[in-house]
Amino acid sequence: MSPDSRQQLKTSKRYSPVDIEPKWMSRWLEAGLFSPESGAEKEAYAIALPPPNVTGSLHMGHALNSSIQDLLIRRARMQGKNALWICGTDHAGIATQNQVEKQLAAEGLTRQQVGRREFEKRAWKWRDQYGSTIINQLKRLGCSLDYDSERFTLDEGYVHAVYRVFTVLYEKGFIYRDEYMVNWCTRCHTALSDLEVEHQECEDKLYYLRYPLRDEDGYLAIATARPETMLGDTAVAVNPGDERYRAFIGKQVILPLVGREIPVIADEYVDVSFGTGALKITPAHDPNDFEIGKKHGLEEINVFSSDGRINSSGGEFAGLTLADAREQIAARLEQEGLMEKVEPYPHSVGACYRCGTSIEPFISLQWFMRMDELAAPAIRAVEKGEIGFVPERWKGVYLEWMRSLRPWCISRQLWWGHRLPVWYCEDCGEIIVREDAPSICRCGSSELRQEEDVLDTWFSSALWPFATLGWPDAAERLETFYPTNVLVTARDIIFLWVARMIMMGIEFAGEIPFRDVIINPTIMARDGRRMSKSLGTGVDPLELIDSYGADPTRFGLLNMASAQDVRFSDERIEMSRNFCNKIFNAGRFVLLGVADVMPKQSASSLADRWIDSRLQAAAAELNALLDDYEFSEATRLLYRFVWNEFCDWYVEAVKTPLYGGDQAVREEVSGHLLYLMESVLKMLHPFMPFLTEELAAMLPGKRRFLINESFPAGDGERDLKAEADMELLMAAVISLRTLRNELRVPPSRQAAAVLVMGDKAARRVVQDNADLIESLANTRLVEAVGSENEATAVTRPAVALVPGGKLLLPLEGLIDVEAEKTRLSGAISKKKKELSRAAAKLENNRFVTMAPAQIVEQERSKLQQHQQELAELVQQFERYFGIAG
RNA sequence: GGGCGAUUAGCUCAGCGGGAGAGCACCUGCCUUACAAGCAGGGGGUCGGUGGUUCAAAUCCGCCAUCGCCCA
Repeated sequence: MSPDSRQQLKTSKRYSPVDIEPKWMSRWLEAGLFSPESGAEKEAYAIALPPPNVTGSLHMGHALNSSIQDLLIRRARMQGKNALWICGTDHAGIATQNQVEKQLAAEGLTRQQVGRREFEKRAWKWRDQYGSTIINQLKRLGCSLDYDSERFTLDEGYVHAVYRVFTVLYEKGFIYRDEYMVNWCTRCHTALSDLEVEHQECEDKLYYLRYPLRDEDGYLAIATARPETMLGDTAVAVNPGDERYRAFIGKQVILPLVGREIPVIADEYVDVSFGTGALKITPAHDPNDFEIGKKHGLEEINVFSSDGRINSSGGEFAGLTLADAREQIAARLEQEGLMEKVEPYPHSVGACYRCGTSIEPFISLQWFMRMDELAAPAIRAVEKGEIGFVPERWKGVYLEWMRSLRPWCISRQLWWGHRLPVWYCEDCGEIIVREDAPSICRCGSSELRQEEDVLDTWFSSALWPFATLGWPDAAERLETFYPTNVLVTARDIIFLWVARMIMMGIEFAGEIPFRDVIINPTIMARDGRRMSKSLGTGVDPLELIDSYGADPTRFGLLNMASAQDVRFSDERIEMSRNFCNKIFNAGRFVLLGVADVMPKQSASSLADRWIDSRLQAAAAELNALLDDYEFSEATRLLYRFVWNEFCDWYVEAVKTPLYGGDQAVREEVSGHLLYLMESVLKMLHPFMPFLTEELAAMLPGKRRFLINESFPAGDGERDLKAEADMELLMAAVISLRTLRNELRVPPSRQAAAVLVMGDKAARRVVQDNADLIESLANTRLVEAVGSENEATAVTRPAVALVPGGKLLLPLEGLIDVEAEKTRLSGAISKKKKELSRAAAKLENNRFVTMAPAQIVEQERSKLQQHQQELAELVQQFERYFGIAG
């Protein structure tokens, strides 16, 4: 360590992330540590980052799941694997287009005015300018992505993959063009897939309209939430089993305001209990009506235009927005006496997932993809466990959705995206689907026009795990890293993305794209609901990084990453910040306190052997937890080991030998301390890369980056004897401290104690380590004896129990007698309760006969111990205070 | 309407068949030469309700209640 950093370390008592974090990312990048080795013999380990939306910025979900991925990838790297974390963004068709249109609007322009070519230019410019925002934010979090090979779904190579897939699927007949009802966003002017429609509960109205009969007096009343669609009604349907309407079937009614004669038809679909039991049928504007219309051969009259207004088929209402039309039509019907009533009607309404505008069911010519054939192997892969979901319950969610797939509308009426590789011949009408642009049609015409539509962004994202590795060309990366190991993502894109990647991966890369799918929990807002921009309940991870640092943010998020959704709490980040501070200060203690030696494992004292064994246990458990993706549990384990074992006990235990004045001892302890510190930093590194790298850099000896050090495997020997002996000492220390506290012995007063232990070996351990007890309990251990009779010079002692014996602490002159009385009677009643619980169990004959022998035996020894301890306590009480109560 | 999940200390959450845990908050005492973002000690819970399975239930099963998420 340089004198400079030594001086700096000396003066900074608090861990300050801003002083250490910024420099490390650039050093790592300069050293090229995040790129895999090509042609390496090592085992490959790959994760494909779920490509964030290029318009996006880091939100809590990204931060959590990137922390998880970085943890996994950094550990794999430290385990000596050839690790690749694939980096990149997706082009986010609608979102990006919206951004660019917003920019144009600021200049008073529309995309139609500037034209497609210019629009695309501007979109690329936008991407170049803002597209790296989120990637830079990932750097701030410390993510060790392979930034050098960043991919984008509109890269040349990527487009090549998309076109190949499209062409093949078209040739197989999976992709086709059809005029069908789709979800239409009237603001984005595009079709959307079913998954891109978000349903929201809203308080609406149910209108009861009267449709007069043509040939007789009277009318048929129908109920609808959307009266404006009546302009396109082509029938009224009733349930054939509904007695109320049987006589009406086959008759004609007059459509109010329009005057069209429409039939009353019978269909089982009609729910007799909804509204009046009679249903208006608008095949062009309702998906269910669309089906009924097809079945009954009804005309589809489209009365809306693509921008959400009434079109010329709407007669006098033409040009009105749908909302205005609803109002005016309702008013007109009211005037004409055809509005029976209006009721409140809560129901759910679809909205565009990008802009929130209400979705209109709309018939149009679109491209679709049939899913059944692709789904079958993707279902099998998960059923057979080739791909596992973590937590496992998501498997069911995936399977259920996969088994009920409907054709996927893959075309979008946008200008930003993969324009379909489809050309139409203006002369013969031939449809040509090719990866590269054809120049001439079969008919000889060169009048070819490329399809205007682009593909759903999710279509291209579905190729991510293999398209980023160089598919469809022969590629070394693909060979090496496909299939990837895990995918870490949020549950809301299991269908949108995960399922589709599995289908595409199997179909095109010939293998599943990943082995495990980790569905990270959702971090809810403090109110227990999803974070919401509009409610202002969101928490910005970058603000967390700013105020707490990246390491505490990561560790805090990982601490929240259990199987359940969790409310965000600052306390967890604070806990992590405090933990980082603890580590920082432990680092200071070691770095500033040790002799000038190299790290070296040596275990001469009990405390040394104990901590070595505990280190092995912790490392082994840590690896097991990480293998099982138990991230939250892993953070807890590290916290406990580092804080409650290493810092609280080992570091404290080592102070006496370290500063005791014996140079040889000092050097040995120093070497071991450095070794332990180094091991701890390695274990922590994937969780908190910055702080650990910073501290590791100050350890003596020339070293590579911590990133490349080996992750502790925990495969060393445990020393269970040392663990047991140390536990005994710790129990004695705790008992003494408790006793001192409860009896209000001032800290300044060093008490003298006697340990009474029947077991010779245990007594020996205590005797050999008396100095440890003395320093940790601020007590002078007078002697350790086999029985109380052997104890000398202890008058009127207070007594505390320790495993296998008791502690005597002289009362006189030191102790508040009343406090001792209270303490003892408390201890007695507590012990009595414990005793009677064990006794009751053993008195139960069925327990004794039915329970495993081991459990019964355990209970027996408990009972025995309780009896003995109770006797001790009672004896003690009686000695001072007479008969115990 | 269907499905999934949750309900454990004042708060946020672990534990998921054999003696109720953590962090924060709270109480007591400490500026003990790594750390007051700290140290030592302590109080606090019929584990949502109710039935059942079991020698044994916070833990497994049923029902109910409340909340949340997803799908239609």
